[in-house]
Amino acid sequence: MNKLDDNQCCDMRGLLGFLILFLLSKKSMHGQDIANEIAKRKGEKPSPGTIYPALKSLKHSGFLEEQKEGKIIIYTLTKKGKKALEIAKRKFSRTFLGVLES
Amino acid sequence: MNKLDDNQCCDMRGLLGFLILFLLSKKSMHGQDIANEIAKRKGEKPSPGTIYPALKSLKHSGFLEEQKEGKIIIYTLTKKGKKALEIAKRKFSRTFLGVLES
DNA sequence: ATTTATATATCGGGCATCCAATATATATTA
DNA sequence: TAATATATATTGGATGCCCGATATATAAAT
Repeated sequence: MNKLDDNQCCDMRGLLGFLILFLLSKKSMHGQDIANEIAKRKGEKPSPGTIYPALKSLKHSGFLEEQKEGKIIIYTLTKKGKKALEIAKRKFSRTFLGVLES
Repeated sequence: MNKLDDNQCCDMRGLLGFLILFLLSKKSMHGQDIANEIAKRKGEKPSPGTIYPALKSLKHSGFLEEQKEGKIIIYTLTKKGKKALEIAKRKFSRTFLGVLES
């Protein structure tokens, strides 16, 4: 993966934790739901090796909490996670100011 | 720096090549100019260890060309670089659709 | 009971983004 | 001439983003 489409474009990896926080701010989801939402946006579904360590890290930071329901684990933003997302959005906006309108 | 502001926010690293392509689409610049433009957006100036390998990689991909003027090297987008930026912008827009308006 | 489908989780390896440290080069100032 | 300022470049190390491979678990279908 990250094939760079045969050098048609620069590397677009990154900001995965941010994207996950944003997606979870819209609704709580389990791991593969999140992966499917990302697939819709990027055209490729991130592998378990990508998703689960990222979720683990976000949970460790206190931004997410888990709720086991049968065999799946639903992830929800904590209060701290919501704050982190707002801070992240401001940073994102400043960093990429003007990109979308150009 | 990527200090994470004492855990207030997730990791916001990434997309450096994309950001450089975008900044150079507005005007040609030398390395430290680019670093200063990024500093304005991120609040921290990327170090030479960050900027120069990234520029080198983009040049190697054919997205940039250099022009030496005295002691500085001015970087300019190639035609290929401009195309790459357009592709990257579309990917960026789809990936982060809705983030700025939320 | 076995097979299939789906979900969760980890690990090794590759690569980009970063910093800090180090080195070299050019131009200006003292 | 030496000191200072600025620019370019590389390297080692840390960390995150990724994949592919592997393993385990749960639930449904056969």
